[in-house]
Amino acid sequence: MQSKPLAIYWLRQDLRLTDNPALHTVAQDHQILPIYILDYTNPKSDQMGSASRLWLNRSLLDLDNSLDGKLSLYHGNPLTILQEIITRLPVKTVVWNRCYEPWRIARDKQIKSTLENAGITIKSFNGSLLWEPWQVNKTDGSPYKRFTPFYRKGCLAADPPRNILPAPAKLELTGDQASLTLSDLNLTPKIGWDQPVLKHWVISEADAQDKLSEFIKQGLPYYKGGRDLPAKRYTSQLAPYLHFGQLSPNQVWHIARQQGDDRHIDHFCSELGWREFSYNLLFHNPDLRTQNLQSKFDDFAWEENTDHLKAWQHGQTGIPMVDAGMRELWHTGYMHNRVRMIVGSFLVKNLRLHWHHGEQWFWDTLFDADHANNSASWQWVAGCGADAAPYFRIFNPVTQGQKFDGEGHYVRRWIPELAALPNQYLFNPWDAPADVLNDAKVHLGRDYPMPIVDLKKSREAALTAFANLKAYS
DNA sequence: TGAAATGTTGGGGCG
DNA sequence: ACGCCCCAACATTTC
Repeated sequence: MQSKPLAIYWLRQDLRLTDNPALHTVAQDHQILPIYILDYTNPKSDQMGSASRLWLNRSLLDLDNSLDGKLSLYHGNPLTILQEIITRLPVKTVVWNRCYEPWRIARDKQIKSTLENAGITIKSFNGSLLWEPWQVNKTDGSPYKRFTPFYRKGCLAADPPRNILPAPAKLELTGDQASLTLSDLNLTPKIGWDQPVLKHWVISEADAQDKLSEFIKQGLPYYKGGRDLPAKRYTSQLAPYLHFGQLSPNQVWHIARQQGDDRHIDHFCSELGWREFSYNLLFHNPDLRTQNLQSKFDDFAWEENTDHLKAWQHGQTGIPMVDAGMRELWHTGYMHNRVRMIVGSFLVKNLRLHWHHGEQWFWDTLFDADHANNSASWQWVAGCGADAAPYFRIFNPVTQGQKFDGEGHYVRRWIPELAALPNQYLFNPWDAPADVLNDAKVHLGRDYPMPIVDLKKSREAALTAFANLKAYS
């Protein structure tokens, strides 16, 4: 029997078998060597954070199971590694699903041309975006700068997203003796943070599917209003799976659309649209992570205050809603979306610390840390993005708590030391009369910090500071 | 995908 | 019956 030609399937951020265009293409008539390369050629600033490495570790474990233990692992420069494999094995074809970080686009381009010159066939596919970032443009060819027209005129009016592909019925897989072991990749942290945080997640392609089904049933029908309630589970929590590709956005989009046509479904789909918008911004602004989209922010006098930054990172600001969010992040690798806006606004506006600090902390601690989404969202919060929150939009963490966590379940879950306070003072314990604090066994400054800034004063100071930017625009 | 200040309206108590 | 005040509820404006 004639054996099939050998193809390398290079896995990157598409760690799944279902709806996988690259895999689907070679599955039929190739023998496949599935490989993952931990790339250290990427810029220092874009190296994976601790949470991402942890997620990747689990993902590769799961994937190797799905691939009958045939996933081969490497560590180093992808071009060198691919070239080395090709000298040893009769590889004719290399396939992958595209990544969209600027440095990856440049890297892959170079790999493609180098290997093609060596007589290898290279095929790349879109496995992680609903629309290619270079295809969604205004009629004059320039990129959109605002989300709403981007989504309505750019995305919804374009061809609908590709339909999903089934997992290959049968794969002819092969391994590589030179493969490293998973522990060689050294992806788990030295500190003991990983075990507790992992208890909140099952990390596999199958679990991504379960999460999706659960959300479609339990969350989607209530999404529009429910998504604002951090104590409840009406958000999808799919972001980390989407980042690593245990799910494709196409799978999510189509199943949501199949549920019918109402404001909840539309709203959820538009959130996938925000993801597309972030990737579009990154594609057209490769320095999104470091450069303010609005350059008038370049000279802004950010505060420098290590104590404040540490208090924010560790959930010790004395503002319950902020601290609850930051503790949720530390303990679960996740933070509810509404609370992300609250803690972001607090860091950038009330503490007036540079948004880079927030971007970096989220990058290190969020399981869904994603170059495009993280950068675009922090620029949004800081007000320096293309379609950003206006400078005067400053969240009041007390009002936000009362509005969206009225029962106080979320704050009590993450700040048990305040649990006995009545709802009336749960979000602003510094306003509570002495006897109320006594009854709740709360001694501010001992059991829970006094606020590190005065919300009213810091808000006014921020308004003044940010309003001054206008003069230079 | 704000918040706070300011403005407007309308109902009810009361002289 | 009427005007006046108070105030809550809602709307508008401003940062």
